[in-house]
Amino acid sequence: MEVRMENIGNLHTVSHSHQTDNLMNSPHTRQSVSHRNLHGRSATMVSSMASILDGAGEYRSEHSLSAPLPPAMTMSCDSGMSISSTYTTLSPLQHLPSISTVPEKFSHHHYPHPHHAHHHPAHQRLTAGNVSGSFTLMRDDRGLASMGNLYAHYPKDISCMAQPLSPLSSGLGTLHDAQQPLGAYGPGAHLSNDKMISPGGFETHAAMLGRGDFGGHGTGLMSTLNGLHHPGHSQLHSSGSMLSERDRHEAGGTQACGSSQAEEINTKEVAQRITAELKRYSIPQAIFAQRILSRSQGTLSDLLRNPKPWSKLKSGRETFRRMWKWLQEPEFQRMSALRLAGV
DNA sequence: GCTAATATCGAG
DNA sequence: CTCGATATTAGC
Repeated sequence: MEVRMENIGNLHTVSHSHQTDNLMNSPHTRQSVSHRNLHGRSATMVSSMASILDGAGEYRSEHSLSAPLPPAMTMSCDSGMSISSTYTTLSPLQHLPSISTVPEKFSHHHYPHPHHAHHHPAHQRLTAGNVSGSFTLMRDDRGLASMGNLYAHYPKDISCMAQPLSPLSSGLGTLHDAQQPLGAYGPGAHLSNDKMISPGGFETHAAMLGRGDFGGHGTGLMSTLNGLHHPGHSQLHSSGSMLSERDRHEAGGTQACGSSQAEEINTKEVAQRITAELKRYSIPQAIFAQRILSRSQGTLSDLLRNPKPWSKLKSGRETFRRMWKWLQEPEFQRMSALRLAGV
């Protein structure tokens, strides 16, 4: 286990140093911390991904997390499919004690999922400890501070914003959220070198940052961010998909708030996003199909190319829900999912 | 030329 | 719907 985690941790590690340290109690944690400086290792990422795919290690962040945490957290972690309903429900509950109570260290709201993201700092901390801390933390450093504020204001609304996909957004709307979101943060700031370096690689960090935090959801946010972004990154996305340009607007009408699954999924959009993500991380359809969807490569290919409208789907909805769910997961979680599925 | 990945398509 | 075989394509 450790090995894997370490890798992961390193990858994400952000340039800045701060809170992360505090959070992590676990031994591993430290390691990651030390490495954090390395941002630029897209390569690393890749390799790690690869290994994951292979199914080499086996730790599943999800489970571990779930145990300790409250229901809300659990669901997010579990990734099971049943969650969906829960999702919605939970959102409201989540705001517990929270942020105010906790000191900055804990408060990093890095959380990937918009839904729970904001609250329970305390838990996070736990999570980190129990699980693997390493990765969990990394993502938050990045821009979330600002986020915190936002969240505070909108306890539950956020969820809505967060959801990138909108059932409605027909087709392409959303695909790219992940991709360019963060450029905004400023490369120089934390990532300094890395990003530039990783042209071919993936903008892993970027992605992480983006989606992890608020990524492409909130329109307002996004726009702001976008404005900031600098030149260097453009390359990053190049590899993946370029649908982006127009997509960004999508946000305007996001409607589905708690849509984890109960709601309709815009199959077209999901298909495109999945396709883009697979490309980005060089994840073969066969692997994804098999591990995440429990389907064959041919099936996935067909679904991605010819997604049927949600309304016309019957049992096939389950498959799309899985894809959708996967899209919503944070980087490390996706990775682990890929890896453990194989196990 | 070989291999891996993806697309296509018939069958259950 | 999904599988599984096969054709096609892309990369080395």
